Amino acid sequence: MSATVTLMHVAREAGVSPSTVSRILNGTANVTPDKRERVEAVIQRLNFAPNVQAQALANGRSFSVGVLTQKLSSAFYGETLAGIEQGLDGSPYHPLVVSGHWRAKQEQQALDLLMRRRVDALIVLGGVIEDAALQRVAAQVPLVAVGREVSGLPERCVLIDNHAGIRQVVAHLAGLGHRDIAYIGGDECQQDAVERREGFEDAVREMGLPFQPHLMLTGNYTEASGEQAAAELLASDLPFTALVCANDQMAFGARLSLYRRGLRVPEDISLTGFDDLFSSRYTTPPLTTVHQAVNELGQLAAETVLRLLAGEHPRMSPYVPQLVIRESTGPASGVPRTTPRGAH
Amino acid sequence: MSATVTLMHVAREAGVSPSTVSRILNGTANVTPDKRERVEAVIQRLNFAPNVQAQALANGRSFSVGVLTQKLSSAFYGETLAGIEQGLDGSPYHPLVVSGHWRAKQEQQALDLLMRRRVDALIVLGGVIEDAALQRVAAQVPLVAVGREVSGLPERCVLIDNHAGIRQVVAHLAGLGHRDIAYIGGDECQQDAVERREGFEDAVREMGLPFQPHLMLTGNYTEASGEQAAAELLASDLPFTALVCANDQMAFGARLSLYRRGLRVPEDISLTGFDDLFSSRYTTPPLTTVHQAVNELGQLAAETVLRLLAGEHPRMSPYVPQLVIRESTGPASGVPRTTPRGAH
DNA sequence: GACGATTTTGAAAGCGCTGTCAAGCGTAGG
DNA sequence: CCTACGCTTGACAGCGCTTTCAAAATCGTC
Repeated sequence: MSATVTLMHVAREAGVSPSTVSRILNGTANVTPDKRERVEAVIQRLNFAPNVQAQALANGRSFSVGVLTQKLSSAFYGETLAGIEQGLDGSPYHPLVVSGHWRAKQEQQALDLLMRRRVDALIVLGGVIEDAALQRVAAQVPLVAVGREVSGLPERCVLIDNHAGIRQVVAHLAGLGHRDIAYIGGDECQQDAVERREGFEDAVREMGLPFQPHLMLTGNYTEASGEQAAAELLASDLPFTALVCANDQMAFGARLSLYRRGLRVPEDISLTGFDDLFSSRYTTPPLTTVHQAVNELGQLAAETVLRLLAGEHPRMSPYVPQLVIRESTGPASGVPRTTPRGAH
Repeated sequence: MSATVTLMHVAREAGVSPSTVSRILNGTANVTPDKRERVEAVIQRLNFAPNVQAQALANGRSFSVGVLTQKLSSAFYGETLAGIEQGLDGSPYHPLVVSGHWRAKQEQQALDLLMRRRVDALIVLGGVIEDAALQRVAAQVPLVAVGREVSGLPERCVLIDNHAGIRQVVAHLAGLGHRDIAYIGGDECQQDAVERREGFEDAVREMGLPFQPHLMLTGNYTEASGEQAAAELLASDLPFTALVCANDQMAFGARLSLYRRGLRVPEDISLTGFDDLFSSRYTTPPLTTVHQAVNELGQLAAETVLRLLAGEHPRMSPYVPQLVIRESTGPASGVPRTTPRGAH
């Protein structure tokens, strides 16, 4: 592996001082055109690329923004990451992504890593780590949180108004004549799972529908858990005409359980999700769900971080997601789920 | 923002030299227990975290592995990334992910960035950049490519045997009695799209099925393109009983087109994909597809990189994907797609 | 042509850490 | 008691870059 070429080599080769090369690289000061040309030619010829670590060390900024995500393979956070990358594009900053897997300990390790890498700022996506840990970090670098609240840093958090999102779902279903609505929630160690469930309960009451706790099950936001919860619900033989899932993935799972039982969507059962993952547009039938502009939220987070780094004091405000009505919801059938057309 | 604490501070506070602190940090040499304890206490108290950039500069290794991916939001690469992260876990190395968006120019920029960050090794996932560019980089750092060939670096590439994958699909369908099989391919600027199409054509001939070019369309690996291609196919009124898609996402799109036309899967049309995305298990009906162990491939890539860094000379071999038969394929219906049950 | 005001340039001192080298210490053997 | 050897430790010179500071070069003006 060829020895790396340094700024020093370039300087010597071009017959100027290192300082001059540095100045040309960063546009820090004027340089006479002929020297500039000479240096640039040498840079080309030697294929010189400045060592970012050295730059970081010398001027105290690493030009990287740490991103604490949870799962790289998650469609949800993946889209947010893409948004962040996009939002940072054009700036000199680059994202440094680490995942915490929804484990406080791993999240802490990830944060430590990012701090050791001396990131200039931090974006936190969800997570279960205590606020205190984040506050500690926020004392060192500008921090923006998406989809989670950090006490003490209200203006640095984009919250999703889960309450409002679920209310729209319930209102939509109520409008279609549904009265017996089942619910599959997420694991309540995640804040949004709590909010969505509470939102559901509140909305049901507000709309004057019967509140039926026995129609409410809990999954863990995965397809498999949605499938299982739906299976239990169906096995219980309790009547319901609509099934609200706390996220799209569980709705996908539930969809499969319905299919296995030979139940049609939306004719027999109306089904809804939450998140509006990209693939929700392509389920059979396309899923009615609550749209979160995840990509845009990522961009917003990135832009906010850039503004913080520029010394501004932007404040973020909660985001109200929007119901997207597709084809998985329809008018309530007369008799709730009476005669399955025979299990598949 | 509090001033960052350096190794120097720790040394002074503990009454030892910087060298000693460094030695304790890296376990480079013996240190008497009492000093070690004193230093460790100070590190704790001051919450000292070594500056990775400085370490990198001083000893010439950044302990980061550059990963050139294409789209952060892609389910396919997301899973591979997760595998890489997993494979690197436990080692002192960390991934540094940049995406190229299937554009040669952006991929080049991404590579430049990674080189400037002085990554110790590189993993390339797919991409359309010329081999020459990768060879150039490979001259500087160990490189591993997944899902793409790099001429001159045969042992550094895990190739997917797309040919074999598609053959399994066609054989499966032929075994079910299908003779008129339609095909939706990917954009042939991607190598695997070419291989899959060729694999399809070869397999059709081998199985003694009629080769029908008019049943072969091209999409771009997105759901939307699959949807559209399938719509065209159906509108053409050419008879076929099975639809093979070059990837799962297009199969999802095609599924929607079929649904809109009121065609049942698999009763009216058998449908297959390629990739076995996680969500393929949850489509209605679950999709028969070709499984690629993407996560495992990511892990494999990471492990190979670690071995390269350790000075070994591992060689990678092509990966043969496996057909996963689920419920979207069934026996060929007597008359190919005659009476749609009425468009939805 | 000379003088001061500007601009361009280079020397040198770090940034925070590692690794070499030699000094300092303790121990064992003669 | 002295020498030889092994181990721990600190001083110091970088790693590749930026940035300050002052010297050198350039310009404009009288």
